[in-house]
Amino acid sequence: METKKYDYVTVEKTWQKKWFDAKIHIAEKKKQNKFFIHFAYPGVSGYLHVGHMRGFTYCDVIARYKRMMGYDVLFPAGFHASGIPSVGFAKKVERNDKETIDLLKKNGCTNDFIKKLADPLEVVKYFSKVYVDEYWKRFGFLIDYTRLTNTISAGYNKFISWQFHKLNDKKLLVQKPHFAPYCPNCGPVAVDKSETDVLCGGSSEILEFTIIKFTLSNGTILPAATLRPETIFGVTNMWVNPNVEYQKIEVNDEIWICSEECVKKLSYQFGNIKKLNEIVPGKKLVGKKCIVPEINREIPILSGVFADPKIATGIVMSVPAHAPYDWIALVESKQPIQPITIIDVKGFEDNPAKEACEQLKITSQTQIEKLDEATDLVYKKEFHTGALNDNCGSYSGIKISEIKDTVKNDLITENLAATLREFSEEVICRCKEKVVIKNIPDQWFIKYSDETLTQNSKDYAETMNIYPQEYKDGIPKILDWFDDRAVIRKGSWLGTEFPFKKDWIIEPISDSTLYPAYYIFSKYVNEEKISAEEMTEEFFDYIFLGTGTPESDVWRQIKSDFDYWYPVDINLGGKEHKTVHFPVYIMNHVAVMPEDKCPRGLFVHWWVTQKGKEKISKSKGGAEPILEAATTYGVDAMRLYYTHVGSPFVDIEWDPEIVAKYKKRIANIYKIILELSEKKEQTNMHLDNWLISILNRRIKKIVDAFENFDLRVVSNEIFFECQRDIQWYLKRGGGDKTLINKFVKIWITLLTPVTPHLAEELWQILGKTAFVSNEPYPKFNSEEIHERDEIGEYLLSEIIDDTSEILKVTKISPKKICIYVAPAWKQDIFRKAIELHMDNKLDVGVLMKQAMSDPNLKAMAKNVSQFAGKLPGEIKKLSENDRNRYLVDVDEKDYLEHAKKYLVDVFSCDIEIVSADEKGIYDPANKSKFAVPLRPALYIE
RNA sequence: GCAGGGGUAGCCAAGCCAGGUCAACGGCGAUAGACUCAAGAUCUAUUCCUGUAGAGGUUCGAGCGUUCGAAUCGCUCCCCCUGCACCA
Repeated sequence: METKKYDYVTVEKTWQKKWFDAKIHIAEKKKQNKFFIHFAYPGVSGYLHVGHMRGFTYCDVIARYKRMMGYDVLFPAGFHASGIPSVGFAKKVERNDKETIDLLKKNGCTNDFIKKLADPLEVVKYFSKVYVDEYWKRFGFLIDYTRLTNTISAGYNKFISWQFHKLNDKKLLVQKPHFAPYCPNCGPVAVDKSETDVLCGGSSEILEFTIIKFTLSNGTILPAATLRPETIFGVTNMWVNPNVEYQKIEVNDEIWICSEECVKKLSYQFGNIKKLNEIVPGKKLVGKKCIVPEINREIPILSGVFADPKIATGIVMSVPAHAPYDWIALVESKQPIQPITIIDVKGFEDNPAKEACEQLKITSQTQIEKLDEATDLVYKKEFHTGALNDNCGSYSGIKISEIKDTVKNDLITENLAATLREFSEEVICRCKEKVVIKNIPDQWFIKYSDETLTQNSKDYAETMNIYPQEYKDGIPKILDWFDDRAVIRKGSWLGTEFPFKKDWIIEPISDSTLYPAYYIFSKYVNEEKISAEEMTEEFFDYIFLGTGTPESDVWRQIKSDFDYWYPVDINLGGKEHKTVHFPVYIMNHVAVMPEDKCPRGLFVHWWVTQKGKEKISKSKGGAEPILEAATTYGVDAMRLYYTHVGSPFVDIEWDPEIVAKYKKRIANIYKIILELSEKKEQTNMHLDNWLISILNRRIKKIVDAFENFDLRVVSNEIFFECQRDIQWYLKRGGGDKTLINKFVKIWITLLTPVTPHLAEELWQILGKTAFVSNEPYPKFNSEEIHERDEIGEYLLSEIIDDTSEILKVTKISPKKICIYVAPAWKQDIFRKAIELHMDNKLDVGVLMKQAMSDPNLKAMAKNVSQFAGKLPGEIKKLSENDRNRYLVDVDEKDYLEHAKKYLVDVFSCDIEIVSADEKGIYDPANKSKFAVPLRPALYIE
């Protein structure tokens, strides 16, 4: 009979409908044994790609496993709608961005519908539906869909508002100045690599220049910007661009001269800047002198065309001994100025800049690449091994790596310097305006630097289950490093209004810290059992903190739900959350929630990348859409792919060919299982014992791996090793119908969490009517372990390996194979040796003494001593597993006799099995003496 | 700069924390064979080098070292990658 082909499309659809109709995905309180797992909910940013499904899949696999292990599982999900993404998406629709419109059309949106998506709220609504229907349900995730929610709903807003009141009560909200990217037209913008807000410059960094106030003879300030304030002691001259028209401005009662571009920057960062409408041409400054602050040295102002008005103040101080650019410029200016060396550093004589230029053969300012290299070289060396020398007054002798901030802070304290922040490269807003850095004098922060909070969080994290271990080990450092975070922003983005400042919105990281708690409420909100208005401060206090009195039965029900399900057992998220979301997740719980309601575990998974290790991104065009992939490969194949292709803790590269292979494997397993039920009846006690025994070993390994969330080991055992076992069993001639049925039943149950659709289909074919998804997961049964038969099969496979090896090397076509099993006395003495070794008493002398006390052994003392002589060395090399194997009493000859038929089949020749010490055996090559336990001697002819 | 991750055979990728079961799981690719009219799928064998008896040699970025024994531990070096804050 021809086996039916696996029709994954129908199978997936059928079973998903059945599961959801039967509501097996809904979390219920039944067993007094709960497991709460959720993934870091996705931001609503548009269509997702196959990379996103990795973590979601892990979550479902774990949730399904836990369900089968007898837990009430709560696996909810929601949408992070706060922040920019959905606003950004709506803007793209609004401005008719072609790529976006095409994409929407491709996904079946009509023109009329697309128009609606110019509203961010519609974007959230639309994509929430897409994520649920086309991704999560399509993958068979048993998410409790009655609890879906998002972060811009009225109830959620109340929840966040409560959280911020609590933070404020605990004095964890503070106000202080903050510098942030800002577009003069659009307000605050996000500068990040994905460039949602900006046209270019997304990977720009904010540099902190120190402006040092040099003074002209009339007291006017010539502000020079530097990243190395400690080099002030080595300044020999200033560079001013003769082609630039500088501006005169008033800054806090001081008169400054700087470039036009700088004036703008200062006005955003300093506040009280007054333009004096007086232009100072650069060439008029050239030739004048100015005073270096702090050391009061007079230096000349020289012409330097490279002083870029766009960078910092447009005025540069020159340190020719330590800056290769300055050195070359000075050489080319032909001015009789002596460099001043201020840093002693290994590997350089008295002028590092000069020496680096010579080393790299730099002779002109135009050799920019080489100059950058030289600069890098000098800076690195000086930073790591350099120290200020006697030219630096009270700072002399201090290492550069330690002095940087000190000099800067001292100068600022004395009002001789200021800080100017600037992007490392130009950033342009989507509106084409240049993005600046703006000072927000009274920004609100969550005080993550709070020592008590940090310490408590570290202590708490220590008690959590965090995967992988390397991440857990790093958490204390991350928490220490995690600084205060600005939490509000005024601009066009979604979120909860900050309760202490009207019109300002809480930023998205800060409104996603306690959110799994909201899944407890969302069910009641969705069922309209409670309204946002009823969710008062007292309400949340009652639920979370147990204070106050309930005002209704719904309050009591919700409280009982919260107490049942909380805390979260696993929060699962991608590695991008390591230093952002997870730290605040822990810290806010620790700050606000009672300790027994703080999260129990974190699971961090790595990414799916494109070829060349790039993170998959839509803009790079490499992402395979989820629906397309699901249709091409089937979701079980993808689920298996995610769990098996690599450890959860490494990036995996999306490769359609590999996924296709997993698809074939699914079909193959389907075929194998169907064929198994058609086998002819044939019993073989040894072999049957082996199969049930090895199956139990697999179960143990699988369950152990599951408990550690080691999903790769899980799927490798289930989908590869189990298949290998049953194939070996069949090949060896196994065919016990009852046993095969048992194996199949267990195998299907084992594979359910990873490939549930396949499992249900097979389960039904076996004639079962209930869902295999609701079956208990197989348990290890020590009574079904048969060590002797395991060892027997091991012995057999070793013999086959050895024989094949000999045949390969000698190129003999065998007519007869003689197997000489080790004599009983060798087994005895082997076992004695191992026992001695375990007592740590093994040496040849002791072993011989024991052996000789046995009259049977004494009779053949010569052979015994020869054999025993080599034993200690060999036994030491054995692993514990091997050693244990020798301790089991197996009748090798008997076992092999039972397997003789198989050996004859494999090698197509006569097989003779004898004991090596039998009298009169056929042994022309005198091989039999080499027989040792579990390693019979062989002779082939 | 600060913090973190990594370099394993043709490729992907386990192993490393707890040294010996490691010539190194598994997959892909390749080669040969079986099945097939054929293709695909599936199965079987081989896939670092040498070898007419189950062996030996050389490997896990490089180099030292610890050890009876190192892919695994320590030190030094080289190379790649990620995050660093208002993007989630």
